[in-house]
Amino acid sequence: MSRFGRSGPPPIRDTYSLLVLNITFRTTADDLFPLFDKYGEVVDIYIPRDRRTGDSRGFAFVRYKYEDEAQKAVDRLDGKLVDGREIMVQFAKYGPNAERINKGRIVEPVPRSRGRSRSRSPRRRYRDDYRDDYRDRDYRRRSRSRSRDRYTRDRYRERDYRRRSRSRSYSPDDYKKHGRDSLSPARRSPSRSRSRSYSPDDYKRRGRDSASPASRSPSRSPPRKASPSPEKSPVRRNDDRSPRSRSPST
DNA sequence: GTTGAGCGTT
Repeated sequence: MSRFGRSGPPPIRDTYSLLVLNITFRTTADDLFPLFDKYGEVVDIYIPRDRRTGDSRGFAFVRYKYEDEAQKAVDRLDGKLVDGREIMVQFAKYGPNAERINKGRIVEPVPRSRGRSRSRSPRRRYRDDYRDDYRDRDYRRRSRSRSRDRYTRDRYRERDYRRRSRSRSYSPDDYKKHGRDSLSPARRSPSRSRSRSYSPDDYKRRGRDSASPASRSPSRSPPRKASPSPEKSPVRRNDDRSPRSRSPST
């Protein structure tokens, strides 16, 4: 949905796309237009929105007609305080169709030659590096969607989870036998919190474990450099978190 | 009603 393109996005082949980051979730294209239009001819402004909620994702795309104007806008508007937030303006790296963009301009029309000689065996010389990079990237992505999910989704999930517990085949007898403490929210609360304390180490350990279980000797532990994580493992005793079992020492 | 690394069509 472009501000100018009612019938779709205008041709960006002759335009320079700028990526505006760090804008407020309330900032709209109309708010950015006067700011960017002052430094050049703005062809179009597009702000990706969440298809579920419809809210802005916190960044926008501004298309300029000329590169010099776009560059000027980047230099001028980058770091500009908008709506109480400092925005970040930079040239877009990828296009709407995943085209390669250099300086906001598309240098590659369509990388469809990807299917060419596509070996299913990706030559990964540096598996460790690749793994690390992938982990890091995934971590960032996850962190991003976690922000608002924690507010609504997670909350709903928690409620749903609770209801579901009741719907389970748990009989009142078991409930009494096992004791309420086991299902008590106070008890489950720290438990969940502990589970959420997933560290990158956990991902690495699980990753390699499930990635190539037979790759290494199952009966022998990897003698290579021991992971310094096991000792740092925060999960050792849930009692530690228990308020009643708190160490009275001091 | 809130949050904050990133790359896009209604």
